[in-house]
Amino acid sequence: MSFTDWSTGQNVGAGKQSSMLVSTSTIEDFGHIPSTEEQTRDEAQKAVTGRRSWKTVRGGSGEAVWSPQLEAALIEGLEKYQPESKKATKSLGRFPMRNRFISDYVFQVTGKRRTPKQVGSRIQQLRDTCKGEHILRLISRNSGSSGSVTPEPHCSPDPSPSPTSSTFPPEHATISASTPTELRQRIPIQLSVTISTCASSSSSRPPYVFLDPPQNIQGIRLGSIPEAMHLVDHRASKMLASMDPSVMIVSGVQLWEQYDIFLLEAQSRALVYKERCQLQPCPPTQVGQWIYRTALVQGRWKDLCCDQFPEQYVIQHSFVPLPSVITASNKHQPTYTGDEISVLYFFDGPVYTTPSDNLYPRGISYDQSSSGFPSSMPFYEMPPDAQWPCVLSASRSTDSWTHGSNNTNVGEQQYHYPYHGQ
DNA sequence: AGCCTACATTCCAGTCGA
DNA sequence: TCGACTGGAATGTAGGCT
Repeated sequence: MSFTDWSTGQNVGAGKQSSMLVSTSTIEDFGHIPSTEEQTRDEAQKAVTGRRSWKTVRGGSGEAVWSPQLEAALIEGLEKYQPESKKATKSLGRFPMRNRFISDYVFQVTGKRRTPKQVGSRIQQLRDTCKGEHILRLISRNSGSSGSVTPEPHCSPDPSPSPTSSTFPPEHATISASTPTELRQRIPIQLSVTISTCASSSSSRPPYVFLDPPQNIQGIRLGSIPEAMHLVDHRASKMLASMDPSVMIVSGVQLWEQYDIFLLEAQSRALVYKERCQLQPCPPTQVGQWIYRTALVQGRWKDLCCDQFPEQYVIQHSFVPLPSVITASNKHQPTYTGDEISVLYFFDGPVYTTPSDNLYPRGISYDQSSSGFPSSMPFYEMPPDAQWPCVLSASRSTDSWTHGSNNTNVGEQQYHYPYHGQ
């Protein structure tokens, strides 16, 4: 819902401000035992907002005034808010009807009413305490200067990116994760991946992208590609149409499960499309490793498949590492200190291949017979090390990881990605 | 006890429409 | 011109923490 949609809609009345007595609770007090996923989300939220505890609405419910869900809705509302008139925003530095818009947005999304005054109060608090640059930018942005393309979560596309956002690099959601031992760094790691159209593979696995700590730079590599791509006389898009457009991300640090996907013009790097997706966690094969499945670009994959020249586009994934908690068992492990990790997927020129649709299964269907995973969870075998790395270059030291007291810098790395079979 | 934190409340300056 | 309405800064409040 855009601000315009909302502002022209019916009855948005916030009503009288409710008086609300509060008490302070930690997240554990909310009346249920949070799942691992919820704990992860809460940790991420704490890292972003600086919040250490929640106040709860008094009256028996034990409900947090600004629970993670409500706060997520608030931030979404902030992202979606577009001032109708830029005059007030520019001259006053104010955002007309923003709090009310967010109030209604929160109500729409969560079913729970938070008054505009409460929204304003929370925004004020975020401004004071929040460490996340993305949120600070949303709070303090100039009208139309940023954030306008951020869509709904769960892979909801924004079909009309604003012209102001059509620059490269696009505005990333950044979280400043801080632990006592972390250094704050602002420049993201960037991996460049070429979706090679001339390599071959006989594997049936989805490709893997390794986000190993940069001191282990040689370990960053891409896996093989689904099999059954048949070399015939067609364009790349035909080949794309047969692929399961998913990638396995293997990371040495836990990632925030929300991540952004950008579709950019290869030459101008203008933003064509953006969506926010959820990483799908998969069982790791070793301690200290996180494996996720991602979509290459969900909302525009069909368009890419229909496009005669997919190589004119670049896909960018922006992952945000979670702040690592230093424990006795992991204190010697590397700790990511930057804001985000971006992976760029390039299509490597025109392709003249097409698959046989019935040779490559759509979606993921792998051998689960030898795994102990639940039946709903596909089995992902780790790829053999040998054939993968096709490192083209590694340059531009910009970011750092900490390993004890040692920092190792790393910059942009490029890899070839053999993206289809024979 | 004093400080910290998360939120509510109050106050003020600005816009807008009657 | 004036009152309704708004966002934002300042201030108040209550519970937790040290």
